[in-house]
Amino acid sequence: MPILQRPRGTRDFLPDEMEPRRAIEDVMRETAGLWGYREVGTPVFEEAELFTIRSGQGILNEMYVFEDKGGRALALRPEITAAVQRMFVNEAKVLPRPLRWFYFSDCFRYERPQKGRYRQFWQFGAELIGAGTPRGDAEVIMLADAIIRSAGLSYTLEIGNLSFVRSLIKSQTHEIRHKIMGFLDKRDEKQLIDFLRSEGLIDLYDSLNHLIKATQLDEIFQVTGDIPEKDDIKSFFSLLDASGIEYTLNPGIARGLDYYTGMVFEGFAEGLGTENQILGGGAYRLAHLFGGEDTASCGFAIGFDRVIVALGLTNTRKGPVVAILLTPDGENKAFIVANELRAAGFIVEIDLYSRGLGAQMTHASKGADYAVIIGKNEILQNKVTLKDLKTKEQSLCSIEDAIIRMKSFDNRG
RNA sequence: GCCAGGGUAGGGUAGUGGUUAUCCUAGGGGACUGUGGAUCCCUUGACCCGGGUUCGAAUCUCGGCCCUGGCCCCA
Repeated sequence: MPILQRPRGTRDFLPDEMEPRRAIEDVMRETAGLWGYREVGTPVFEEAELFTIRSGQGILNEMYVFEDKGGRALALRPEITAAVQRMFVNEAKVLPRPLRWFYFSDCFRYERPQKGRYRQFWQFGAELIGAGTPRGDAEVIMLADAIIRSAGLSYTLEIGNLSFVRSLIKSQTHEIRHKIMGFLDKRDEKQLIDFLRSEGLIDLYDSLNHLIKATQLDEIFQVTGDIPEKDDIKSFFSLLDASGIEYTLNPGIARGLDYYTGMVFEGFAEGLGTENQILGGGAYRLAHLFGGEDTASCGFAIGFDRVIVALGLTNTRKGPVVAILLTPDGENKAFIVANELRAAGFIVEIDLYSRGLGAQMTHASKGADYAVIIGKNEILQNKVTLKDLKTKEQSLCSIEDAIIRMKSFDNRG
C-alpha cells in the first residue's frame, strides 16, 4: 500500500521511542560536560578521502559515497573521529591543549542491517586531543564508563594495550602482523596456529598464547619483558585500580590499523545478540595523516542505538498530563486555565473538537492523568472541576487547589 | 556479499487453489448533550512488488524489495 518506504536500514522514531532516546542522550551530554568535555559538530558529508586515509580504500564499499555536481567525491560520514581530527587540524591548532571534545551524531554505513546495526545510526563519542599521557588514557576510559553508567546501563569493560602483542611480533612484516592481530582479536587459536606454522613462526605461539591468556599485568610483562611502555602502562592501570572502575584486562584486543598507539578498550552489553559491542576506543595518532602536527589523542565511541536496545524502552512521558475538557461556554476560560497550568509545569492538552463531555472524557482517559472540566458551572463559581482519571475522584475546587493536588502526582504512586 | 525464517487494514491475527478475505483492536462519523473512560449503530482500512503455472493464486513457482536473526565485516 505505501507508495514510498523507508530506505533500508533506517528507522522512524515515534514519540514513545524518540522521548527516551532524547532523555538518555541528554544524560550523556550532561555527564560529558561535567568532565569538561564540550560538544562539537562536523558535517554530515565529507570528502571521501578523509575516510579512506584513515581506514583504507576498502571502506569505500561500506560507505555511502557519491559525486556532487562539482565532481567532488564525497561520502556520508561513517564515523566521527576522522572528522574531529580533520577539524582539529583545520581550526584548532592554536587552542590550549589538551582539547576535550565530545559529539553526538548520526553516521552512515552501507552494511547489512541486523539487530543493533542500522545504516543510519548514532554515535556518542569523545576525543581527548594532545594529552598522550597515562592520565589522559585513564580519564578517557573513566569518562566512557561514567557516561554509560549515567545512562543506566550495566556492561562489561575490557582493556588492553597493543604494545603487548606488538612487542612480540615487531620484527614481522606489516601483513603478517596484521593477520596475527586479527586471529588474536577473534581468539581463533586454530587459525592462528595454522598461520604461524605456514609462515614458519610457530615458535611465537607459546608466548602469544601465554600473553592473551594472562589476566594480570605481571604475567604479561613476564612474557613481553621490559618493553619501553611498561612504566606508563603500569601507572595507567594503577590509576584505574585506584578509581575503583570495574574492568577486565584483555591483552588480546587488537586493531587492524596502525595509527592506534597503545591503550585500547571495548565494552559489551547483554541483550543485543551478535552485535553486543557498545563501546570501542583507544589511544591513537591521526592528525599528521591530515596534514597536521603529529598529536597524541585518545577517544571512544558509544553505539547509541545499541545502548537504547540494551536498556529497553522504558516509560516515556513525564507526567502528569492534564486534559482540559470544556463546554462551549467555557472556551475562553479553558485556554486561560490551560496556560496557568502550563506555567505551573504541567503538560496540558485542550480539547479541540466540539464534542460532548463524554467523548472528551473518553479521549482524555487514553493519554491523560487528570481531566479539568471548564463549563458554565465552573465559570459562575470561578472554580474548576478536577477529576483524577486514575482514582476517578472528582471535586470542584480553585485552580490553586487543583495545582496543589496535581503536584502530588509523583507521590501518589 | 552469503545463509535461514518471514511479509494479509495503523497494530495484532484467521485463512493449504474456488462466492463479497476472518476476528480483535485502533481511526472516522452518529445516537447522546455536565462525566456514558460506558453502550449501541454506521464507516474507513490489507493479501509487499512483478513475471509464471491455472478456468481461477493471499495460497503453488521464479525474480526483486523489505523485515528478523546469523555469517562476513566492523573504521
